[in-house]
Amino acid sequence: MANPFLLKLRHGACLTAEDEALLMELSGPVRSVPARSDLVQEGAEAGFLPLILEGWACRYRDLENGKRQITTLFVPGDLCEPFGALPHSIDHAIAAITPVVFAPVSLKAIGAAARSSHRIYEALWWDLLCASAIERESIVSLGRRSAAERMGHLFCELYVRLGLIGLINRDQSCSFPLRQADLGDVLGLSTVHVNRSLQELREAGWISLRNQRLTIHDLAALRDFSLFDPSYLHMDHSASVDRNRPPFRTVNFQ
Amino acid sequence: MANPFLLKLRHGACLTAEDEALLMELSGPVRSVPARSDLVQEGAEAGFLPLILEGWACRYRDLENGKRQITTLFVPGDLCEPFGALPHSIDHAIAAITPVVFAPVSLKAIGAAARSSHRIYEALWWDLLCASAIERESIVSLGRRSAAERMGHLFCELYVRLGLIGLINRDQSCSFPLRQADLGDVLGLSTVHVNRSLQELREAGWISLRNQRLTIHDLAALRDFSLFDPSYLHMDHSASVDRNRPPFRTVNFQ
DNA sequence: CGGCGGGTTGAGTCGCATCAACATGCGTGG
DNA sequence: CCACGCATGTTGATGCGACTCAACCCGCCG
Repeated sequence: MANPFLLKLRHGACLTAEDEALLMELSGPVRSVPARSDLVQEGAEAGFLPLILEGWACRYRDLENGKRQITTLFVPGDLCEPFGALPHSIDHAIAAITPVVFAPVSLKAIGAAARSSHRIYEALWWDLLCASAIERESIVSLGRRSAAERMGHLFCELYVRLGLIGLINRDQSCSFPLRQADLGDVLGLSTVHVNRSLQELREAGWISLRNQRLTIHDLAALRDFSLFDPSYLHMDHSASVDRNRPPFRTVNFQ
Repeated sequence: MANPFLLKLRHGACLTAEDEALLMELSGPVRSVPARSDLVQEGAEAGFLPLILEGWACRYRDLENGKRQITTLFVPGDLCEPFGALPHSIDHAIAAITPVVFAPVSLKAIGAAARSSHRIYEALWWDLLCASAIERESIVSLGRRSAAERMGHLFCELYVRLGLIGLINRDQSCSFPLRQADLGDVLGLSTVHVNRSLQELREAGWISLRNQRLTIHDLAALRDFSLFDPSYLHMDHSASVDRNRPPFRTVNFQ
């Protein structure tokens, strides 16, 4: 399978073959961790960021009152903790949701690559920008969207993100390994209410979710209902950089 | 008054006098905008970031259903939109809350300064790290804290941030220009409920808030109640860089 | 077979939203 | 100077959305 990191970055800048070769050399030897294990301690020594190649992971925080909130979801192609450039960022943890295959990427090497190619520099900033925009959008969701809207919005967002790296099937389905309890920790809801909101979306006929597989039957309806506006994902940035390249969109929002 | 940007960055790295001189040269001519105006369009042309010198601003998003969510609060010393390195980030807006005095900072110049001094590089990354951690922490608040806890948490956070730049009075008070409606947009609450949560904190004797001025009477109690753990702000990073420098803390959390 | 992880369902409660009224301070114009 | 409007804050009544607790179901695995 093609490297999901490259697949994603191609949407952020126009990389040459040399750029891509350079990016491929960044990762150290591939490593694996089991589901539900801690990625940061297990995998990443100081100065290295885990680049997810397969599986899903998340950044989360446990509160003293026993509650948990997942602040970021990582899918293949995502660089975990892009802000971990500094020591003792003990304020959060990163855990694997599924079994995860990742490559440690050296911060030094990233910096060198960015300096050697303007296009790589741009692609990496684009990635950072997107990651940050995604977190801000979840502030909006948690603050101002209802439970079902939040859920629909998350599904739309993941649909786009997975589409960028070719992880959406022909039948508009994708793997969705989150348990209902995890979904609750992402959306700030109780598991019971996750269950009920899911039924709402199912009964509307927009999605189905069974056996770790999510299918979106009516993306337009789901998008409208969830107030999902994909512009924060900046998917068409590469098109604006190179006008000769047709705007590549895995997902079509009409 | 000393430059709040420098005051803040001193907590993130050990800057030399030359570093500070270099940073001071970054800003273009100072500009002012009235309260409630749009900072991005009015002030910042492409390639320049507004650096707040006086006043408060915010990044917000309006939803189609008429609701609004403020995702970031900017106080003096904050570089607005540190991720705006790329074009057409139309996914959010930045507005002045009070009258704002700011200096446009050129992205190119920032990059050059970071390349010229390792300490500046580190300070800027520290700033970025903090800004990002603050946004993640508000995901946690919105997802898993009650209305009054969220409010207390925000007050604690601002108390620390304003302390870094010397904006906390001897009597533990600070300017607090947000209206209750704005507070609601930050905390994801209705104005009515903001009012009631505010009374809760007042009646507990922890704070008072009148005439745009917030006083914290019992920081420790407020911190415990709000589950506020200041480690995400990475205030003591400079101390870890230079062991000879005593860990400077404006606010003391025992 | 029993246990367990995950999902589903129902009943009761509470936090927060909504709507509406009223209070207060301030600037403006008659 | 007062009358008025407007912005902001406060209070009460009512309803709904989401939480909690508890039971029950199912498939899987030891």
